[in-house]
Amino acid sequence: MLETFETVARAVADPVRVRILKLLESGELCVCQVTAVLALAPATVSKHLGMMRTAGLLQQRREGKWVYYRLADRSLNTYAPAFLALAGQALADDPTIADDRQRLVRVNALPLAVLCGRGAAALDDELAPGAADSTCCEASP
Amino acid sequence: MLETFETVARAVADPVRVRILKLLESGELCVCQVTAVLALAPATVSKHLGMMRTAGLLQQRREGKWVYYRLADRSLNTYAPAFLALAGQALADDPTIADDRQRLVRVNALPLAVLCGRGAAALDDELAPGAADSTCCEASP
DNA sequence: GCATCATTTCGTCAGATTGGAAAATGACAG
DNA sequence: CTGTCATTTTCCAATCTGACGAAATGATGC
Repeated sequence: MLETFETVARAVADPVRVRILKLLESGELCVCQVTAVLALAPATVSKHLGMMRTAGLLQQRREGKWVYYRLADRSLNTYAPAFLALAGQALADDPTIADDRQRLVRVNALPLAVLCGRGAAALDDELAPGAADSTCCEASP
Repeated sequence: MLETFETVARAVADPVRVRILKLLESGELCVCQVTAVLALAPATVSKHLGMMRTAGLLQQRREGKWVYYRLADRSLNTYAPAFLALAGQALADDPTIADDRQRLVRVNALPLAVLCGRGAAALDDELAPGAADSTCCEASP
């Protein structure tokens, strides 16, 4: 039981993973969307997501190549709901979280295909003047 | 704010520190009592206690040479109360916590002077057959 | 079946964390 | 003021963690 508790406690004891929790409060996200918002390497994001899923904080859904994560609404880890609730009540006014949410709005406006392989760069391109390929868009699945 | 949150989250993301939290649920304890129950080096316990106090989870009171810690009833860290409440609701049936509590009963039966300098050994002596100096006792402050 | 794309896993590096011994510090007794 | 005791701090070694690049894996399209 202590080990189970520690698994979740450790999962929230990192700023990147807490940012991911706060991002997912607005709903399910694709790995590439989380990667774009956080501006980290895909491998790094994937590792964090995996650890949070193992801890019972997240649930995963695969749709073709794309993998989606969302906050767990039921968990094998007894303590996950309590930690999710705590995190849900916290950091409402945090500037980093606010920035992330603004970036998420822009990321959500982009097709996944544009984000993948380019991550944050796609986001930067979207803002850059004269971003020629920003007219290229595909329907989100 | 995120940093403040992380400070507390990290403080509870270690099994030893969670055990300390659960021990202190029954009330204020002296450093040597915590050290005796946990069977760790005084330096180790002191470091954990210090980190938890910095995180806002504990409050400290000095009485002569003896230093007492208890759960914080008010904290400079906004998130400490929520984490304390969560930990308070958790691990009720955990065997490690149950063992700690049993050891605490025996530790509380011993004078502080017997515990200090001997820590867990004093506890072991108290159980050993023919423990000659177990009759030596002083009033707890 | 091959090429491509999205994601995960592995290996590496740098930094952080944990436990403990020893030294330092704070409080008290004489 | 000195010695003793309790606790904290410093230093060290070992382990863990987070970041990333590269390789591997899973899914899809042709």
